[in-house]
Amino acid sequence: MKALLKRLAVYCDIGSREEAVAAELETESHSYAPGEQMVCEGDQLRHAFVVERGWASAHRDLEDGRRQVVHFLMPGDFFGLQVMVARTADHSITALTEVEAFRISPGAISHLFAEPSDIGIALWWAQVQEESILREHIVRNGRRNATERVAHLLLELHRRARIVGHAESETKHFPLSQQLIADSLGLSVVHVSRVMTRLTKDKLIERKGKSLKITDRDGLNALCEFDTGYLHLEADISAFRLKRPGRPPDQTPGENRAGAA
Amino acid sequence: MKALLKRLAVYCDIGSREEAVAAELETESHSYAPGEQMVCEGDQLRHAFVVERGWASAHRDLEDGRRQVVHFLMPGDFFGLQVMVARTADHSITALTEVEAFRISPGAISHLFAEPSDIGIALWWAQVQEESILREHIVRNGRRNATERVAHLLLELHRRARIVGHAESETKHFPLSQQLIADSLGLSVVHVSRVMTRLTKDKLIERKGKSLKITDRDGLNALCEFDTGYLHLEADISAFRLKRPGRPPDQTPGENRAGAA
DNA sequence: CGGCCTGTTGAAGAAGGTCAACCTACGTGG
DNA sequence: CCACGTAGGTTGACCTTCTTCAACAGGCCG
Repeated sequence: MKALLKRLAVYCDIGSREEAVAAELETESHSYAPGEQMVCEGDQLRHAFVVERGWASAHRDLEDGRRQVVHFLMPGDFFGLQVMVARTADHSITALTEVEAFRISPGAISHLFAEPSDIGIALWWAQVQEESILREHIVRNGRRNATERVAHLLLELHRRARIVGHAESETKHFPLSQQLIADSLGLSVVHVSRVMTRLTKDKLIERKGKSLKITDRDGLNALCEFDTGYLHLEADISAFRLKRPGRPPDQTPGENRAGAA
Repeated sequence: MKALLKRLAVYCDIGSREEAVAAELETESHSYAPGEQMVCEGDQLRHAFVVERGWASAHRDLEDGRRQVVHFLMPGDFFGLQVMVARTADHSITALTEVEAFRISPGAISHLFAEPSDIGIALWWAQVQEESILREHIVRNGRRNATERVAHLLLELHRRARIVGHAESETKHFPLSQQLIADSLGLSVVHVSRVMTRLTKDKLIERKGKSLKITDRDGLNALCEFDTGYLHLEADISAFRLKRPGRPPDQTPGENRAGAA
């Protein structure tokens, strides 16, 4: 549960109570091989899960083979709060690297929300954040050109990776093939290749094997007006706090735009 | 609150308890003129709201004027569960017709989830459904061509309108300009016009003034493989029900594909 | 009446898609 | 150790889809 706690720590203080609650969730760890289908569209969902290690993609496939990636799951990300109300999966999840995940039963989830810990609120926040990421995905693919899309996606992934401490080295292991990027951005692989070689030649990024380094973040930012606002890195949970006093409000320092990221 | 209850009734039985809980929310009704900005990106959110009457669009605007509509709000739709954890709006909401909405305070929301009524679960379900609609939006715009996008959007809107009983006449008042459709589908107005003229000439739809009639649903379905699965019209809330026994499970009859819709 | 908003149509152009060849890195089996 | 196959990436040529620009038409409202 380390990844989840790390992520939640961004906006709320994790105390011993939260750690205890999180520890209870660690019951059933499961690991998936790269390429393995973790959830298949149409499946009956029996549990949600939290990713502890590795990357996965959420996607839908059309009859004729076209595929659209709707979301990338990284450590600390949650899948399937919907298991509480909707039993049938409306999209698939595929492991991109080796993935370790904790399965969480519906019962455990509703327990989480009843428990007096911040974890329940935290999950809500994670849900809000994910939805916001989906909206930004729509904006990116709908109103930006190919170069802007690639730049924006790379910045988002890098920023999200940093939250769970996976980009501190700047040169991070980057597990996405150009096919996946294309399927996320609604472009062809060929065009993604062209754009990325362009970005490389312009010294905005550097690629070696399976690693990707952002060498000129300001340059990328300038290309696509990246704004981290939608990631809601500063949450305000005072609405909930009112109910359970006795804690100081969080003081997460701000960070929003371009250079700051 | 009639619209909300009507919508929720699709998958859970509304009893007197639920009606009472919903009635409590009706405190502050507010009405907005067509074109009025209900929420502005960057605003500090003070309350969520439920749409009772009218249509609204959720959108983000880029610096250079490009606009992307990320969601259409219809009667019974909810905005701003995020108010519980994130105070700053990450997108704007604009009334498209005259809109009547009930404002809901964060306190009232958390109360809803504490109350022993189905309304809390219902909101959760609404949230899951909305997220699913966003995912489908990504798929539509990412991997479908212009004609498919238009057909798919029209079918979705029609289907959603029917849930709250606004499409029974088939010839419904359709408040979306081609500009809005374009901004939702990531296309230019001109191209939307061309596609819709084509669909009209092919007798798939009929347009008169501000009304739009789907004259050949099977034809439209065939164009875009529309599948209502993602709308989660059949919810399974047994996970929650376990906690509060004493009610028979719902028996919402199925309906999924093409001709059936 | 005139202005404005919405939609229509045509012509020209750009962005990105498709097809196909080729290249490298890697893993597997002989 | 090399031969081979496969997956991922690159590059060029050509073509399609959608965009842009521009002109015009109808409805609505002051």
